[in-house]
Amino acid sequence: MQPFDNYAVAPEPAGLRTAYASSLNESRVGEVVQVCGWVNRIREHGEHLVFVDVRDFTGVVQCVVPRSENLHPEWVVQITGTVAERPDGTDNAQLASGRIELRDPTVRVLAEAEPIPFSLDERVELDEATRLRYRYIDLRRTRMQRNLRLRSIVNSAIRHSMEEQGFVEIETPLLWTPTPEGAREFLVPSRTQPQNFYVLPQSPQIAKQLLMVAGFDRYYQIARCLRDEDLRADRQFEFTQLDLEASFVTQSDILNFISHAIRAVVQAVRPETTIAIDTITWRDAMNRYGSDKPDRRFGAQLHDVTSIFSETQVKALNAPSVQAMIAPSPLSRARLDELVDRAKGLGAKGLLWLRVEEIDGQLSLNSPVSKFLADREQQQLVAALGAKANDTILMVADEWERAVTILGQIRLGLGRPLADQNILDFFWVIDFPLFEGLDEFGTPISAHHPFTMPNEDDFARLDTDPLSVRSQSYDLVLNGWELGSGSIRIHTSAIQSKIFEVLGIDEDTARSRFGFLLDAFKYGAPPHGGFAFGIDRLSALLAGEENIRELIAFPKTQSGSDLMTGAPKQVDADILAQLGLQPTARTKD
RNA sequence: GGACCCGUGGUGCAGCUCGGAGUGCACGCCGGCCUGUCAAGCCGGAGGUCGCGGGUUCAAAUCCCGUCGGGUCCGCCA
Repeated sequence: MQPFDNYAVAPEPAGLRTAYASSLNESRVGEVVQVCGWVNRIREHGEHLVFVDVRDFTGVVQCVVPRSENLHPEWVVQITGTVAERPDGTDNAQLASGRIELRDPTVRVLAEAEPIPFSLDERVELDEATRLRYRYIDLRRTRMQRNLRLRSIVNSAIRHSMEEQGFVEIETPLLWTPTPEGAREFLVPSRTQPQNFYVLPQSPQIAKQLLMVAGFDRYYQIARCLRDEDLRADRQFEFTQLDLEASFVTQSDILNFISHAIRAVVQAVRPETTIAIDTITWRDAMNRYGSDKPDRRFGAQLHDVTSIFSETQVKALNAPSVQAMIAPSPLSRARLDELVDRAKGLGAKGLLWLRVEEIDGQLSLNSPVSKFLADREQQQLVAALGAKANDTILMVADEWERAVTILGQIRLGLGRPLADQNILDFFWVIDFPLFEGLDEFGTPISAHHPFTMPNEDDFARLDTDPLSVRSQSYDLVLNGWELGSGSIRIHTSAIQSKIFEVLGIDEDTARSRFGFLLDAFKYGAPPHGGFAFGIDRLSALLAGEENIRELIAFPKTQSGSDLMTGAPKQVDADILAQLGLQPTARTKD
């Protein structure tokens, strides 16, 4: 096995070839070799000198062929030729095979090809719709070859790490039972039991907990998950997770398992990089960055300045919470107006901006509201933020979570373009709230899922102050993307019943939704917990891509279409009839 | 459900603000020339429903309305 650039690893040549393009170099001069691949480029210099570059997944090799050969780009060929050193001064340092070429070749055309619909040249930025329509051609490009091979190495490193740590790989069903909590599920009609449905699992969550009850102790799976929710740059209908669960462990053990796997992955694809995986609390993340998955590669942290404005004359600052930050880059007046609109679009009442100016050695604030700001407020604000001349201060006033979240979004929009692409900033976010808020009836809503174990120190507040209860759950974040999350699970029926009660899920409902899980827990459930992280996202960030579609061979568009196959498509009425289904007008939600 | 951006020969763009003949650039394709190129070079040629529909106008790629497709984001994603 020979490794090349772009994460390609060539096996021993076999079949129609005796060598790969990039494995040919001056050490093999004189050998007669057979290479196979696609005609990458043809350079004709007249009757006696024609260069043909043959491409395989390792790279290209130059062949000097007689002009009589009728060849075109992307034809599939087998070339038998003698490895020869190039004449002095004609080496190509950009190619692994750039010091040699194949001479006196025999060319066998294995398949002709029509002109391809777009260039494979890396420098041409293509419309994504065109790429997706001809994905099999797009995948020939170096970028996609590299990305998918990187992903393969990521998978491999994860498997090695899991096996090293004693995890057993077990597959769980793709045809599962509906679980009304959480993401919208894809339905699969049953033919043998008309009017009944399976669902495609949004994750193997419950299955893996049952494997703990079964005593497998440490389970993992590189699992496909399916969620019928709107797509984004970092979200497809189907995505792949490293899913794991372990018994008789605590939160810190789970974090160690995952950290081990993450380190193995980084070691495999970026051996020159060492990473630290530190930990911050959810509240800290929210206070400092206004996000539970902050991008910490740039500063511009948030500051709570509520107390400075407790007696302010500025009505806009009369709110439970006032948050401020220094913009990470200078902002024009037009840009500030845009930001105000954006903040309003995010639900803010407004966005206050103040420019720090230096007049006669004194810092003062220039802003639409400066004349309403007391000198004391101005001085304290400048001091609290450590503001300097020419800084722009941005402020949002509202209820705490809304204020930090909106300012956090503004921060991200301003700072992300400045972030260093080479940094890998992994960290854990811990101590999430168990509930993320109250529904319209005042009932708490699960932040993670209803099997998440509360923090034992907060148990007493489940009834009195449920929103303050922390959970034993944790997220892994990389460069501002949520890679994954996990938790310690509830394994006793007493606690589970208590949580269902707080969530307003009565016993009948619980039984109908999760009866099989609750039954299983009666027969001896070990304490257990687990985690899952998205391999599409991890691979994308390691590949320097901003979109997981670049790490997926055949992705869907934002509207859920496959532009190559045309899916989703209508099916014949008799197929629907077999399933006991009939078309009807869609009800809008 | 909502906001914004994009759609012009096979590909990538410009043209649109301020309406005047499908105008231009680069790549690719076809033909010719060319003995050391590697994004080869030079000469010539073919190739268009300006996404689609409607409107305004003497006249629409250009202005207006609608619609379809692609993208980014909000909602949504336990």
